[in-house]
Amino acid sequence: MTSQDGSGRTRTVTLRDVAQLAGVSVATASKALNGRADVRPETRRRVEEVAGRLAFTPNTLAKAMLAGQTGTVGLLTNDLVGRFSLPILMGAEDASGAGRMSVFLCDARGDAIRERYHLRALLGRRVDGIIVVGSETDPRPSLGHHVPVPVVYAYAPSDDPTDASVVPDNVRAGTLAVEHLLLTGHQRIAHISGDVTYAAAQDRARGADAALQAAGLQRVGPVRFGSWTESWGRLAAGVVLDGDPVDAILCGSDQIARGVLDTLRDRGVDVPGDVAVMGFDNWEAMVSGSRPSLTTVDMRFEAMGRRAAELLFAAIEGRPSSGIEAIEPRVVVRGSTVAGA
Amino acid sequence: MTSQDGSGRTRTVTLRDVAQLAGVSVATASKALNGRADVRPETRRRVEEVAGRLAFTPNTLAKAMLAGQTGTVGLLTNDLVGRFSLPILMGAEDASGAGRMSVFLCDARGDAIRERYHLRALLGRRVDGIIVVGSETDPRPSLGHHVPVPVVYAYAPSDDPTDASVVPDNVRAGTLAVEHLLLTGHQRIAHISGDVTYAAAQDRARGADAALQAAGLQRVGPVRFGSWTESWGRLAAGVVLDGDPVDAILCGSDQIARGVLDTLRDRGVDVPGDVAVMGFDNWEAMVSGSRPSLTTVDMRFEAMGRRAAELLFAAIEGRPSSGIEAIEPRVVVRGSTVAGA
DNA sequence: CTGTTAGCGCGTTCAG
DNA sequence: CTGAACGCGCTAACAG
Repeated sequence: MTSQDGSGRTRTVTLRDVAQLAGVSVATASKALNGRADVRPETRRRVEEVAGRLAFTPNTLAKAMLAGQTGTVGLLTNDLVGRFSLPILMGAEDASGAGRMSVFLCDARGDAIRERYHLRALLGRRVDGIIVVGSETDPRPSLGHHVPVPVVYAYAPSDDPTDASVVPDNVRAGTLAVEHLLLTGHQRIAHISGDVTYAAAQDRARGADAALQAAGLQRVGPVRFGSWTESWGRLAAGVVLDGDPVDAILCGSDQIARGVLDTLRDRGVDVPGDVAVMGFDNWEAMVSGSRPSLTTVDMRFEAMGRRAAELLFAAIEGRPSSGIEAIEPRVVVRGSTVAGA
Repeated sequence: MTSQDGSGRTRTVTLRDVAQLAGVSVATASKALNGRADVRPETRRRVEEVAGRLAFTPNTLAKAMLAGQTGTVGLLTNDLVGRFSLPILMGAEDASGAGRMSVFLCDARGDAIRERYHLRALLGRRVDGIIVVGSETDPRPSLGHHVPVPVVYAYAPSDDPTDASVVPDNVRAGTLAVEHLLLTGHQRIAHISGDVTYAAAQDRARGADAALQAAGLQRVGPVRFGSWTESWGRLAAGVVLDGDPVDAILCGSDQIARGVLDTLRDRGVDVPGDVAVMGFDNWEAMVSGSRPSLTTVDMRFEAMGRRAAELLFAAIEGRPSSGIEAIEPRVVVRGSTVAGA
């Protein structure tokens, strides 16, 4: 892509260089390389040969200026360190990479100022669209409608219902979890969850209760909110075991479930024989390392990212959407609810 | 950034629009907005006012074409899903965001074809430099020297010593781990590690053995290579306990250490009273959830990413470097080697 | 102080 | 079939 000019400095190869060396005009070279008609086959071959020899790489920026489309999208995340952003990001990158879209990654770290700054940078680079990834499932402020390109919100929905958002369906996840527990013969179900201020915790609990109610049952004890940690799981499990008898414990996250499994093991409670355990998230490192391996609800973050990218591309192509779209979660059955699974 | 033209279509605001509305030429508008001298204060103010009102966002691409620098760097990763890429990516994003660099993210997933494809895309977009993140610490093939922009390799070094690479210092990490164990009064140290084919496993073992030797001691039993999983840790711990007595077990990763802790707990072995345990990686979810919390060696991936970005920026500015630079790891002391810590 | 001119690299008319 | 000319949005150099 570079060559030496007289001064010895390396300069990037341009279409003109190719044309010159092939003995044609830039226009002809352009047509030849873009596979357009109206070029004599032999001419085309010669141009292609020269382009290859010089390692000519067309300047996408120059093309973008003409076309008005840059073939880039911005990914504005607020929680790069978290477990949620990454799969979403992968899904988006995946959906984009399939075509010839490139992804600008920005981490605002939950700071509105930084977010604004990155937004300006993205718009300055004329991205064709933006995906905003939140750090919680609670609604977040919209970027507003004066943003000149389509925006899709993932994980955290926009607080403006006319924006397009893709979110995990935590209510449904709670329902699916309980339905699985019921189906595997458990009726006395306790619920240990995480931080009470998280919409995800509330939604899952609501979905779970709804499923219990539909079966004519009731949760054993209150939903025990605490924190999204193993130690809370260990602690709360003790409290649950000391209360009314249970045959299953639904946990707000895989981490909490790990803690619960620890306490059950310490107390000699057989899992899943005496008590079944379920988590949420399908966090590989957590579910596969536990004893027994952990049944969980996969929120399908990667599918969420892919879907967000799809909606964004559609909007870019003039087919915008609006409203909140929920991704259907999926139960992953392992040994903590079904012996030997 | 957009406005309505006659047809009702929205069009992006250009410098010309601003100039026109402010009643000056584009050149003057440009100078005014870029804070250059030779503009009457009042004129400048008027231009700024108009720019603000139209939400004018300068087209970075157009600037880049003139300047020959795009203010973008490519991040070519091969293991986005892994725990290593992300912190590196964060460090790089961090170091970049400080200035006005934007990051193109590409995931090649260890596929050479995809890597080549993404490389072309990045070069087409005229990135000023590229960071290549490997998925293992084993050397990887160089992109070669015909790439027209600086390249820095992170995590996995390039196999070409004239390239610039930043890697974790696994040998040193092994040494630091053993030194910590010795310092806390342990002398009979066994070593359980991960996949024998990983350079990281070999390097850590070598560093550990060197430290033992320096203290006139010897490892208890062979290095027990297996896999980077909790279940291997549980299994191997049993084997170790059934062999010669030990007062410390060094584990090749935090995950393995978690498994080891499980077995010790099952067997009623007190940690760290009877046997101390150490891991590598400082993986938050692993170390904080364990009982007791896990002493570990932090490889400082984020610092690695930051350093890689620094080297890249230096190279972009004409101060290239070459060779492999190792990041000094850091022991993080917790309860599994020092009671109550 | 301000406006005019000349490109940056490319694709796209439209004459030859 | 081929090539000259124009423009995308902006800045640097000069002319007024």
